[in-house]
Amino acid sequence: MRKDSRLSRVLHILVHMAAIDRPVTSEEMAGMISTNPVVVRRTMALLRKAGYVTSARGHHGGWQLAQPLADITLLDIHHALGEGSVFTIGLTDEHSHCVIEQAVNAALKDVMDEAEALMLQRFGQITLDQLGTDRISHYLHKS
Amino acid sequence: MRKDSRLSRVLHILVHMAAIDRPVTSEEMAGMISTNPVVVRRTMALLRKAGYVTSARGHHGGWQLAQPLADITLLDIHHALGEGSVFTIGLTDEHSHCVIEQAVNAALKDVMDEAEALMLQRFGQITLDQLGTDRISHYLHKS
DNA sequence: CTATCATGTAACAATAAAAGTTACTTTGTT
DNA sequence: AACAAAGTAACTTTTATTGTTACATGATAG
Repeated sequence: MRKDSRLSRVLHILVHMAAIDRPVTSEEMAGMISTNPVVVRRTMALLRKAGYVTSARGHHGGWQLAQPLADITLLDIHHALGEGSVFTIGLTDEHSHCVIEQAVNAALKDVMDEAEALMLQRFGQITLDQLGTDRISHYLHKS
Repeated sequence: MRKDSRLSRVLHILVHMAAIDRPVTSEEMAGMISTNPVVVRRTMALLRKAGYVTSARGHHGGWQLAQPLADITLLDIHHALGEGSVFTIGLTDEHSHCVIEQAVNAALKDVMDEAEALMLQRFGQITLDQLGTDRISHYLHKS
């Protein structure tokens, strides 16, 4: 199944950005994740719309963090990237009058909603600065 | 993101099958989920391989349950359909030497693994017979 | 002022896996 | 022997991310 790796990639970029004290170009970022500057701009534009980064054109232009990493959670970035469902499992929609289809879909939806809620809650607890050096000790103490 | 609706569809079929006391053809099943007999056979073949249904060719052939619905969980069917990840969120694999990518991926993987474990555990608690009439009361008592 | 650098954006191709389709073979029953 | 059904191979369609090309827009340096 096709995967959406934008979250993984953009987090990678953001953590790098925090360590660079100047605007970073799409070209540089593309190098960080082995892709094309246009792909980078497309994704970064979503983060700019949500207020997490700024961009500037022209000489010495590029992208900069608008907030410290400690103020941004994985959930924030996940939301900034869009709405789509988190699961590859889809529900059918063709016989909504059929009680069996309704029961099947309701059961699957219940479980998936619960799992998604847990996932998003965890994402909301992790700030981007924790993706630096202290991640290991953080997880050693999580339970 | 493209969704895999095989689980939803095949559950729908299985519950219908339990109410029909004779072999059901791929043609009939295709009608239940508005698709093609070949698509049905492809998916049902995975369930047969796992032992949940049997098939017979020729006159009065078709598919039959090999076990009562009460003995089969959503997790059983999920596993029978294959291995693929449950999430549309993918991890990048291009710079495995980069500690930042490692940290990002590890954090995402931790959370996704936990959510998937919860989901599969819930799937394991729901048997297919519960997708009939008693589903509502079942969920009223779940917590 | 103008050359250059960088973003902004439109338009299109590549990709991948499920889903859909066609055509044919094999097997079992009437 | 005729027929009904699964088995299966090969191909097309679908759909969203990803990749790519091309060009417009805007900002800065000199």
